[in-house]
Amino acid sequence: MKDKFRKDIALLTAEAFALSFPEVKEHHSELFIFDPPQIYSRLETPRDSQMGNYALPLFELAKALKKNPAELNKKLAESQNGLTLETKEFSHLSFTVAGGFNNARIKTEILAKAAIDSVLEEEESYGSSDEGQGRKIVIDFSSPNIAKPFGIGHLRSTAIGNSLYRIYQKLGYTSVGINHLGDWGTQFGKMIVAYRKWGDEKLLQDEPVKRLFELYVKFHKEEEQDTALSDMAREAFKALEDGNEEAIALWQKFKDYSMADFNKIYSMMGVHFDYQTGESFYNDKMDAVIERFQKAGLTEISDGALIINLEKFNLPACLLRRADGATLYATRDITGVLYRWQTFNFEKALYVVCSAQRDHFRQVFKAIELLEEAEKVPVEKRIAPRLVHVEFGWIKLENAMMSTRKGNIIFLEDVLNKAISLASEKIIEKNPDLKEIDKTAKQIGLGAVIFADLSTRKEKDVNFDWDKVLNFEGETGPYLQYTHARLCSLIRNYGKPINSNINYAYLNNPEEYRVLDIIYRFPFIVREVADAYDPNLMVSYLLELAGAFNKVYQRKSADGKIDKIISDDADLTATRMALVESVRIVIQEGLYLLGISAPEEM
RNA sequence: GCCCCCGUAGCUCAGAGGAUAGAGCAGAGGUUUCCUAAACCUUUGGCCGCAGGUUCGACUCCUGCCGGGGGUACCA
Repeated sequence: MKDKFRKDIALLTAEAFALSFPEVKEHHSELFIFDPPQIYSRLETPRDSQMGNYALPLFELAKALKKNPAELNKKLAESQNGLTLETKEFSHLSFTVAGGFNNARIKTEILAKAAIDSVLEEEESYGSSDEGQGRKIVIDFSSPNIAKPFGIGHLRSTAIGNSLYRIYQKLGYTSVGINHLGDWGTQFGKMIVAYRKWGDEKLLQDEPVKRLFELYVKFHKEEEQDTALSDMAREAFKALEDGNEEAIALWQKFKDYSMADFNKIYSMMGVHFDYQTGESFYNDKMDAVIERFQKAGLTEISDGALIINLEKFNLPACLLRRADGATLYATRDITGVLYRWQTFNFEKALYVVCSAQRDHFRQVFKAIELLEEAEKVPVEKRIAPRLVHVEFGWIKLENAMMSTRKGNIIFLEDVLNKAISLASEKIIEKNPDLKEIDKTAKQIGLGAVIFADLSTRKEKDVNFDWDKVLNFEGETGPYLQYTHARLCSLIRNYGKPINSNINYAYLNNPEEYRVLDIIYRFPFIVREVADAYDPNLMVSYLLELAGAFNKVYQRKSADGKIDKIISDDADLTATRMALVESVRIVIQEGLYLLGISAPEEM
């Protein structure tokens, strides 16, 4: 029971019910209504904060007791309100009856004090916690493939992973970001063959990654006519794995060009990795792991390949070695899990990878689980329960799957640049005197793209839509940034220190109350994002907060004029400015947790 | 064939047992003697894919069907 108000309501409600229905307590003491933790978890958020901050549905209880819900509720509420008068600890609460919903409301001053005092005191660390105790969360994200351009398809993993990285840091964990680059595998056999056949050094001068990508597409086209190419590619990859010098030199060249491209994008987006260890990093570590599985008696030979049979678990067999002896990505991922455990002793390891790879990760996790069972690893030291596949849907293009092989792909760099130049145009149109136009345009353009990507629940497929990504109005990143900039502007105009002369009772209109309610919930939202592994919850939250504040900002008083935040009434203004600063901090911090910056002017 | 995900307003999406199903975009109308109009207000628009079932209560859970997508061992 972490939410203080919620806890108070649960305690009071249990007590009130026992007082008003002593006969029920005697015969049915097992009912949830007598147990504060159960009440706590049943409390809901009403549709409209005007109805209250918390709602307890009593239908089930009424049914169990064969009573009318509204009448039961009425008697309960009377008893609850009686207690709020008698007991000082509960004096900030009041209860109302709405049919079968028992609604609790927190007194404005108390809610305002709880929300604003915490934010002003903790500033950027509002919402943070020490629950992680420095334990490690390993996050595998972004993970593009070498020799292919960084497509829009990699944006989701990058944006979600980066956000979770920051969320876990905020909760007191040590985040470890790993870019598991796709720098190994049969595809490099293909690249090597394609380069030898059609490529040369001169070709790669201007835009090497795009040229390499064209070779890759060409290879797949030619492969359809000429199946000998597939065999050549397999052989070339085998040569690479066997350490053939020429093959390695080519591979290294592809890798260097790609990394230069990727790093440009990461630095633009402010994404940081602690390790950029790709698949090739595990080359010399796989033999020992394969041996471990063999020793544990988990492997068998099937059609010449070394496999772990997972039929019992309704999964396809997990291949450790192909018939020709080469390893596969499952081998590398399994090795990666064991290596990371040994290196980081993590609390959890997250794999932010699209849902098409669901079966793959089930196989990998199952393989680890079987190994630990076979080796009789003590339960508390097992890795398998700590592994999480954070899966997300595809990015589709005009409702068709994007396919790197077919060349049907949008380059992320093009999207970012387009968004930035559009942001720049908007600034020149709307605020031409702005000092740092380039820097701000970059923040806004990136904010728009990242926000658009995170604004769909992660498991759903998203259709890439230029108009949506390049839209700066409505539910968008720039809308939040604009709200933040306007808050900053208020603070500049006010020009006095905030957090003095505060009388919270001044915050007495419904629009302000709603903002207070939302600010108070921020720490719980941070927690929920971590539990669901979905930054989309933060997206919705911030839109709600910004919307609620914008209503305060443009609220009209009885005379039909805007009820301005900065007015002649010094005390009222001081109090409202405390609210302004609180909203500003929460929006800034919320955006940070999404990987988006909050400009002070735009 | 088998397994998994998705189907909500013209479009893009929230809601995932509870109150009258909500936002944004697009359409219509309005708000600024300027606390940044990238905003705000009003308004049009819904058999929540279809049919059963469970429940005090179902867009939400279960079953079947229809439609879209993905996976289904030597690609990742």
